[in-house]
Parts: sequence; C-alpha cells; structure tokens
Amino acid sequence: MRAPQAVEHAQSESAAAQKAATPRAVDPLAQLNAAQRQAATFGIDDTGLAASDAAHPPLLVIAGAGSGKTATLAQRVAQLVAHGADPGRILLLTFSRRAASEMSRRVERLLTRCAAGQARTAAPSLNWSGTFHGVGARLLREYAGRIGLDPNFTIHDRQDSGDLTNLVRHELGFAVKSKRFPLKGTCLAIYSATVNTQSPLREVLQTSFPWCAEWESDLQRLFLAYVEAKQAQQVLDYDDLLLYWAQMVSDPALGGELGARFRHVLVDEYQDTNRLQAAILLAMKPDGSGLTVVGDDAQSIYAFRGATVRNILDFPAHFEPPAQLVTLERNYRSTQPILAAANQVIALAAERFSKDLWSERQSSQKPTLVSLRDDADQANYVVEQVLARREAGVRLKAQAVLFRSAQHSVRLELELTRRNIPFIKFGGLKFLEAAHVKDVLAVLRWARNPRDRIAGFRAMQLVAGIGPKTASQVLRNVAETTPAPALLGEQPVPAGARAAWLEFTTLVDCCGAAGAAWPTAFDQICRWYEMQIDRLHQDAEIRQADVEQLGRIANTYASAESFLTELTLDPPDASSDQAGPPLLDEDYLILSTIHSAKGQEWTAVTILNAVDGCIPSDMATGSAAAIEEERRLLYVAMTRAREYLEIIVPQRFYVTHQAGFGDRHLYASRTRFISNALLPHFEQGSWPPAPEAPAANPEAKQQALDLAARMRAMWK
DNA sequence: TATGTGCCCCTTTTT
DNA sequence: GGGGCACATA
Repeated sequence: MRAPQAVEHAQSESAAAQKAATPRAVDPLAQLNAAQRQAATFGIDDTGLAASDAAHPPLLVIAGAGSGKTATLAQRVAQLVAHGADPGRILLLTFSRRAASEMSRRVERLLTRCAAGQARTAAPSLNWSGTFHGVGARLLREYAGRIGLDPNFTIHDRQDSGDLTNLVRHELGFAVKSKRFPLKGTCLAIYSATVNTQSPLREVLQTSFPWCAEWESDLQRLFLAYVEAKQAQQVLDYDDLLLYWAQMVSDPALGGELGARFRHVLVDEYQDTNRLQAAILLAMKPDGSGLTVVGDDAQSIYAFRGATVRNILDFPAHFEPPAQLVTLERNYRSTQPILAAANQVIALAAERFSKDLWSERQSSQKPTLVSLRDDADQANYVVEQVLARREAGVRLKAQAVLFRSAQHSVRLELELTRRNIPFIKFGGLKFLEAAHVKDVLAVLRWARNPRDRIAGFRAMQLVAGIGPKTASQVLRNVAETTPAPALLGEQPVPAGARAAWLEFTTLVDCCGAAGAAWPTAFDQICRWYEMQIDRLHQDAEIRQADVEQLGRIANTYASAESFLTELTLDPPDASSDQAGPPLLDEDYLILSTIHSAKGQEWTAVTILNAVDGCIPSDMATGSAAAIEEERRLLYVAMTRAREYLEIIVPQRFYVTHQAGFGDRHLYASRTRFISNALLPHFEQGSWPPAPEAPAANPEAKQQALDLAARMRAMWK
C-alpha cells in the first residue's frame, strides 16, 4: 500500500506543526500537513512576491477523497490575500452549485479569521466565486455591450431550451416525418454534447447517439435554426453561458483583458470540467500563470455531460515548464476500514492516477453489506437504523442516504413521512420544474422580455380560450411590431376569450413597464394565476401553496431581473414532501443522489440499491467507459462516510415504466463492483435478522419503534 | 380553433 | 407515470 516511513514522516510533521501552533495566536497553515501546505503556499513566499507582477506558475493538485481538498484550496486563497493579492482579482470556479457555495463559505470564514488576526477594519470579500455558469452569466452581462449581446438577455433552463427546440423542430417539419425524428430531449442532448465536447456533430453522433446518425444533416439544420431563434429572442441557454464566454476570451484583446483582470484563477473539481471549460481557462491564462486546479480523477462522474478526465491528466503538459503537481493522499474523513473497502472498489478501475488513500482513523467497525428482500424492507430497515443511530447520538443531519437516481428513494420518502421524520432531498425534480411554477414565471419573463417567445407562448395559453394557434399568431404579430409592445390588447383573439384576454394583457403591460414596482408586480401575477389555477390543474391546493412559496422567494430579490437570473442558475435545490422547508434549527435526514452528494461528508452514510441495474444503472452499461464512470460513482458514495457506511442490497427491486413490460419486480444481484473477493472488507448481514422467525415478529418491533418516534415527535 | 381522449414510447446523473 | 401525437368533439 504505502511506505510506512512516509506515514511516520507526515505524522511527526503534523504533530510538530500543531505544537508550534499553540503558542501563536493564529497560524492557519499549522493545521495543514506537508503536502497541503505545499499546495496552499506554492509560489508564495515571505517576501510578498504574490502581490508583485512576478509570474505565478501553474499548479495541479491531485486530491483524494476527504484529503482536505476544499480546506487546502481555501487556505491557498487566504494565503494569496494575506500576501497582498487583491481579493477582487481572484476568480474561484467550480462546477456544481453545492460545491461552489461550500467553497465560498469556507473562504469567507478564513478571510474573516485572518482579518481578525491582523486587526484589519473589515474582512475582504471574494466577489468572483461561483459555478462556471454563474460566473459566465455575470461576465457576459458586464461585457454584453462589447460582444453584441443585449445585457438583459434571458437565460433558458433545460425545459425552456427543450420547448424552443421543439418549436424549431415543428417549424422545420421534422415532427411529422415518416420515420420518427429524435424527440426534443434527444435533440437537445446531442446539441449540448456537441457544444460541450467541442467535437464535430458526426463524431458525437457516432460515439454517443449512434441510433440518430441517419439524421445528421437534419440535425445540423435544426441546430442552426435553434441558434438563430435564440439570438432573435436575446436568449441564452446553459451551454451558451460557457460558449459565449469561450468565444469572448478567444478574441486576443478581450482574452488578454480578462486574463489580466483575474490574476489568480482557482478551479475546484477540475475532473468534472469539459473541453469547453478548459478552453476558457487556457484562453484566459495561456501560460498558466496564476492558475491553480484541484481535482481527483477517481471522482470523475460527469462524463455524461462532456467532462473529460483528460483535462486533469493533460494539465501539466499544457505549459512550459509543466505545471507543478502536488498529491494529497492522506484522508481525514473516513475510518481505515471504510477507506480500505473504497480503495478496493476503485483499485479495479481500468485507468487512473495511482494513489491509495490512507487514514489514521482506526476503527473495528467494517462497512456493512446488508441484504434484504425488497424495496419495502429496505425503507423499513433504513428508517430503523437511522433512528437507532440518532438514539446513539448521531444527529439526523449527520446522516445521509444516497442513491443512483432520484426515483430510488420514493419508498423511503413515504416511510419517513409516515413516521414524521423530517428529511430534505437533494437532486431529482426541482421546485422550478413544476408546471405551475413555470407558468407563473413565464408570465413574468414575457412581461420583462417580450422577445422571449417560449415564455410568451406558454403564458398566453394560460388564458381561457387561448390555445397554440392564437398564441403563435399573436407572437408573429408582436414580432413584426417591436419595439411597441403596447398593442397586445388589440390582438385578434376568439370572441369568447376577449374579456379574459384584456385582463391578461393589462397585467402583462403593467408588469412589463420599466417602472413597475417590485415585488408588487409579481404579487399581481400570482393573484391573477391563482384565479386560473382551478381551471388549469386538478390538484389546485398543493400548487397554490407552491405559488405562494414562490412569492415569498421573490420578496427576497431586489428586482425582477435578478430574481429570474438567480432562480435559473441557482434554484432552490432541496425539495421536501413536508409542507414547507424544515426550520433551520430543526434536525432532518439528508437524502441525496450520489451526484449531488459530491464534496459532502456525513458521519453515517447509507447507500440504497447496490445492485446491478441501479449501480451501475442499466442505462449506463452500454460502453466500458460508462461502466467505469458508474464504478467511480460508487466510490464517491462510499468515501462520503466518516464512521458508518452501510450498503443495502435488495434481492429484488421494483421498477416502474419498463418499456414493454410496465411495472414489475426484477430479481437483482449485488453490484458487480463489490465482487466476492471484496467481501472480507465488509460485515455482512441480512434483515429481518432471523429469517425463520414468525412473520409477526419484525412487525411488532417496527410498531414499537414507530410509537416511540411519535412520543418524541410530540415534543418537537 | 380549443379541448378531451386514447395509444405508443421512453424512462439517469447537473448547469 | 408522463409526454407526444392522432383523432374526436364542441
């Protein structure tokens, strides 16, 4: 595994550092081990060179799971600032929103602490920290005038992009071909893959969408029309935020300007970036000066959206001399038995940077592998274990249940709700994707950007008596008369819809007016929508509650524009079956897709459905590369655990909506990533504990626990 | 032209 | 369990 003297070396190093730290007031570096310190201080010395114009050579940090990656990166930022770097000229990027907010939080805390130590007036704050997409949107608005973009551009989320693709698909007559043309979702996926991997359409079709290869020329036409439609409406989709940014910095003048503006660019989770994102970085920092990237090839789980592990593997050689490489192998998170099992899972990977994580956190507790009958038992067992651990002092918040796809947790969610156990779920269907939320937002968006046809098309059809025909006619009329949006009320609509139409257009005109008060305008829209809701939806009460919730969210934004932008790029990502979001001080269990769990850690982690067909997903067994990504996914899930790791293997699981079969049970076998050879690393068990026991036994036990939970719940 | 109904197909992970 | 589509009805 690893040379013993290296372990001892690091041990004594860290012990010495800690001893040295105690007398002095604040030396944050003392908390780091040698490798972490090397990464945090690379290119910075006591003479304060960081503040000068001396070049900062590029740095690559390969950081294993739980090796203090985020802490190290945050320390590096703090060190740069402490040595005179202007925080306003530091750009901190990451891929996912959760990682971005975690990183920002930690950097801010460190900067505050350092500022306090140095008795400065106020802690410097980091202005430019966020996801690639979020930062891209900000930069594009700022530079809009110089790249021929309307600074008020609208951002389309995936559904909007799908709707627009569909519109174009119909306009080109592709929807009625004798042989079935790819659906809007597929078209959009192909488009997105082409953009993000920066490769020719033909190649993308051959490697990722071979069943659509025959449509190549039609798809090409479709994408051209889609791009033209977006431009006519001043709309950008997610991919455009990166694409426009990349195009902008590929211009030598603008690229140089932006590169100079941000002296230090630091990127977290670099293994999840795609070629387009790498192109942005290289255009801004051609010689790599001031560039730091951190990542772990073993945790690359976003290849499906164009991320390529080559970015991280090839990073050093991009520069002359090559970028400095620092490897963090010491894990501070998990106990050794958990790490040993996870190492074994990833050791079978086909290709990777060789590194084995090690930990000093000894424990006699091996991860457990529990086999049980089905989905229902899985839900019951998990609830029972979660409650038992809570009794033993592990807060619900310190426990997480992870799964491959959002749908895998529905049974568990039902059981948790039944037993009044609060939980928050990350990943899966978003609040914003609900039809009624999209409806309300469409009215607001159309009022603010009359050129946004997708919003208008949707909004108009909310009016009784207005359908697709009338709506598209109005869109056509309005497009010809812009900019003079006051004519809406005069549009020809069916006689029966006249009164409702006038009411609607008054609302739109009033909310779209430049001086429209915020958030009053949005309240008006919500009130109007609430009058339509019974006609539009059957389950009106639940939806009405969501609309009211949205109104409350709107109140926290300063303007319609910031509300719309931030909501698209940073939507509330936790959804809960409870009536409202749990209060901040309340304890709740974490449910999360493995993808959304990236970068997080919990005392206890339970992984659901560790069976072939779920992990790896049967959607992802098409290629060797896809299977490898599923293996890394399991590795990511396992390495989230600090003390307890539990992997559940139901003998059969229920699948819904199977093509050709409908709903049915499937008999599954344990995931191929935990082969028999790996079993010694696990404590094996089954549930219910005594298979021969009478059927009433487990039920009685369940009931007792259930009552106990209710007793406690009375006092919450 | 709007709206209702029945049938077929697809079904993941995130910005 | 929902979206897309064709067809029927008001």
